[in-house]
Amino acid sequence: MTRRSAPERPRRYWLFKTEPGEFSFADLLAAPRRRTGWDGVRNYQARNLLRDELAVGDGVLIYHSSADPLAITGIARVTRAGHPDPTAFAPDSAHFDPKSDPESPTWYQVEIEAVIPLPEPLLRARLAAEPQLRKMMLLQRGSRLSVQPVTAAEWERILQLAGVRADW
DNA sequence: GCCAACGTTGGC
DNA sequence: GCCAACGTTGGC
Repeated sequence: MTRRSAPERPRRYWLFKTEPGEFSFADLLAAPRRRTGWDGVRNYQARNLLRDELAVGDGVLIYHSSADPLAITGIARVTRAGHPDPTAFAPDSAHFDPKSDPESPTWYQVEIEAVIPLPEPLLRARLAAEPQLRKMMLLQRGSRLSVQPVTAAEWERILQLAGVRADW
């Protein structure tokens, strides 16, 4: 039987920032099915990436910001592509946005699933000391985007530094 | 706590 | 559309 396959899209890679007091990689591991909707993103550039660029199967580095230590703590993958963020319509949510119209949603999320925690947090300081990561967006001055693209070379180097196999 | 960098708001 | 004021992010 023939099957018309979608044009191949190479797997892409991303980094999600999160404050661990808000939601940590441990929280993702503890979530039902180790999955969560990555809700609460309220920045248009990050929204555009979530809505338009992330695809099922993409790799995600989970990074703890405003934390001690500042570090990548785990690997996740995208299990559902961009769809409206329900917390934008929930008056009880801290992320409620009264200006967002359910008929034309402003804010989007993806669903991710924990793949594996890093054996040890991979410290920002360690990343910053790595010549091959000098151009990584996370490490650029004033880099605030909470959903960032990661190149394949950066991804591979980071998993190597973390001592994690990339064959999932 | 500081403050640079960046994003958003809103008057004009 | 400009841009000053203000708010937030986030490393240090």
